[in-house]
Amino acid sequence: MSKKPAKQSDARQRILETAERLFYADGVRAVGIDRVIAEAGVAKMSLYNHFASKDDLILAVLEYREEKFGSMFSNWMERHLSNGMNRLGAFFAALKDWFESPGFRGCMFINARVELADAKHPASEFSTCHKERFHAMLRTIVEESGGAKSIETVAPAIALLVEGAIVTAMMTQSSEPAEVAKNAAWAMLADSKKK
Amino acid sequence: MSKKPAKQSDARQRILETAERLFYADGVRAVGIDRVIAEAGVAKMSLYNHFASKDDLILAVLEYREEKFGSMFSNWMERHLSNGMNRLGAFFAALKDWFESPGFRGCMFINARVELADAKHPASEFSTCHKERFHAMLRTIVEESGGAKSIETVAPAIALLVEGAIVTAMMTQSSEPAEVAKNAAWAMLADSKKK
DNA sequence: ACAAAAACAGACAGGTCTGTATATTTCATT
DNA sequence: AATGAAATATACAGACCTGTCTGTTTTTGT
Repeated sequence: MSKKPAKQSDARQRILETAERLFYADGVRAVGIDRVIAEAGVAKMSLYNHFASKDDLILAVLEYREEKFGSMFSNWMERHLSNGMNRLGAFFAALKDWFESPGFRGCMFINARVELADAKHPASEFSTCHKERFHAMLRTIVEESGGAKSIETVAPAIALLVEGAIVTAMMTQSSEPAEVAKNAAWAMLADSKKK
Repeated sequence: MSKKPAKQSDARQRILETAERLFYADGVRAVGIDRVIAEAGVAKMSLYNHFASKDDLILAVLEYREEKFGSMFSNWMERHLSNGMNRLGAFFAALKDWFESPGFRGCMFINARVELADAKHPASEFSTCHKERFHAMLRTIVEESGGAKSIETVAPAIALLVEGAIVTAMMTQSSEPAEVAKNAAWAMLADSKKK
C-alpha cells in the first residue's frame, strides 16, 4: 500500500532543464537566479526549496547534464554502430555530431571548472570526476576496437586528442577537429598493432 | 627638440600587470574593477582614462598576456635547447614547465573565451586568433624537428594533443599530460617518416 | 471534502558591479 | 616659479546579484 509520492517534483525538473540550457549557453556566472526562475516559470521560493543555493543548483545541473549528455552521446553512437561502423569510428562520428549540434559551446564540465576557478568547489570536483569517467569509457571503446598492445599509452593519448578536439571545436566553431582527431587516433592504433 | 613623453604611463602598466594576474587566477568575470584598482594601487579614474571599459581592459590584458606568455615560453624552450634537446623536445619540456609553474590554471585565452561566452566579443575573437598563431608556431617547430612527409596531417594532430594536454593538466592539476602528449607526438612523427 | 504539502507572487534586504562626476594633488617641463 | 597633464581620493547613480520573508493559491493524498 501507499504509493510513495513517486512523482518527482515538476518544478524541480523544469528548473534543472532550464538552468542547464542557460548555464551551458551563457555560463554559470553570467546567468542569474532571476533569469532561471523567469524562464523556468517557477517562483523563487520553489527554487530555494529544492536547492540550498546557487552553488548547489550548479552541482545538480552538472549531475543532470552528465546523464543527459551520456544518453545523447550514446544515441548518436548507436546510430553509427547500426550502420556497421566499429565502436571507435562511431565514437568519433558521434563527436562530430556533437560539434555540429546547434548551440555547441564546448564541454560544460570544462567550462564550469574554468568559470568557478575554485578547484575545491563541489562542481569543480564533480567535473574532474566526470572527466575520469568519460576517459574510462573511451578507454573501453579503444580496447574493444583495436587490439592495441600498448593500451596503457594509446588510450590516454587518444583522450588528449579528444579533449583537444572539443576545445578547438569550441574556439573555432568548427567540427573539423573531430576528423583530425579521428585520423590521428586511427594512425596511432594501427601503429600500436604493428609493434 | 621636445622629447616626446616617451615614458609610457606607469599606472597603465601597473593596471595591466595586476589585471592579468587577477584575471588569470580568478577569471575575468569574477574579478571586479574595484579589486583591480585596489591591488594595482591606482585611482578608478586612472583606469577609465586608459581603458574605455572593462571589456576594453580585458582585451588589452589578453594582448599583454600574449606577449608575456610568448617570451616566458621562449625562455623555457631556450633553456632546454641549450641542453642539446631538439626543438620539439624542448617544446614539450617547456609545456611541462608551464604546467608545473605556480598558479597554473590552464590557457588564459581558452578561459576568457569560455567566460565571455559571446563569440563576437573582441577578446573572444582575439583569443581565437591567438590560437591560430600558437598553432602556426607549433607547426614550424614540427617541421624543423622531424622531416615528416605528411606535415599537413601531423601538425594539426599534434596541436590537438597540446590543447588536450593543457585542458587536462588544468582539470587534474597535474603535469603528466605533457609527457603523454610528448610521447604520442614522437610516435606520430616517427610513423610519419616511415611511410 | 479536508488537511497538508507544494508552488506561486512579489516585495525586500544587503551586497556588488560598472561607470561617472567632482574636486584635489602630484609632477615634469618650461 | 608657473603651467598643464596626469594621477589621486571619494562620492554616487543605477543596475544586478543572491537569498529571505510573507502571504496566497494550487495541488495532492486520505
